[in-house]
Amino acid sequence: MELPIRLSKESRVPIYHQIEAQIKTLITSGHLAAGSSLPSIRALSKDLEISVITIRRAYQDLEYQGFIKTVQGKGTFVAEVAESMKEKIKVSVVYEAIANGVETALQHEYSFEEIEGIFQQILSMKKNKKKEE
Amino acid sequence: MELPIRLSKESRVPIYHQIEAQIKTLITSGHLAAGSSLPSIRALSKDLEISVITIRRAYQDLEYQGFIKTVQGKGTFVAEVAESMKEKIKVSVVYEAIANGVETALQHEYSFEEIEGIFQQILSMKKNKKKEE
DNA sequence: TATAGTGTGTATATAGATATAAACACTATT
DNA sequence: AATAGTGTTTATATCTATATACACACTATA
Repeated sequence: MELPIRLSKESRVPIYHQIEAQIKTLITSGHLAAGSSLPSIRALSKDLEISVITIRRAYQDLEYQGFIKTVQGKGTFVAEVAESMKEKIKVSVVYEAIANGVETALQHEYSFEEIEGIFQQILSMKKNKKKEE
Repeated sequence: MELPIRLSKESRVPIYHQIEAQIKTLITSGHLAAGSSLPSIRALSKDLEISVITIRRAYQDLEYQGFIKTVQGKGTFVAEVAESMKEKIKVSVVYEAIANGVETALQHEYSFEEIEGIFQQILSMKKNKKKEE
């Protein structure tokens, strides 16, 4: 299965960390069920045009954190993660991302009304995009 | 003058880049006027508890991008930047930050109503914080 | 007007994190 | 046993952050 992962080469966040975060999102959001197999490090490497080593680094970290299991010679699989844990991570990640946006706007001296306006603008744009699908 | 800069050691974004981004924000948001002097690299180094070299790296990058001017033996000063340019950068940074928050929520399968709810919750929290000041 | 002192930015060398390629080892299937 | 799939290990290059030593510019004062 091809994972919907988007990397930003311009970002200063390490690639292995971007991959980690996005796979974690796929698991906590329920897009990847426990037991299902992840792409091999070579397959994902080819798909994302990133070296095998970097993919492996991301998988290693995810395994250490308990999100996946790797078996030599067989492949890599999504681990069993308690639903409560998934929910906890999900909420904190989303909350933090939105709060960061608001905080950034405040630092740039935008008023609460202006922030609300920009937010609604972005939201309606996303709604339209979703309709097109 | 002491700059209101907050660094995150946990973040995967390089420190010099965090410093760059925040000083850029202070300039484009109007908190730092053209011609005013920035803290010396040693003063900022001591303030942020970061090595002199890393501060210098950030200042170098900002100078290359035209936001500041450094003069050996004298110090570092905010450069003249066209108001239109400041506005342009400001808008794109803020817009991107808020859009990122919305996008993250969508990736986690939150509905538009839920996203709106979280946003309002964060906004009202920030409003209360501002009142306290 | 020398000059010592303090403040400024600059250059070189080193340790750790990040990303890569190539060679190795295990597993399943033929 | 051969082979095509998987993950693993080793070695190398670049980026990030640091410490240390240096050179330049102003200011007070002898």
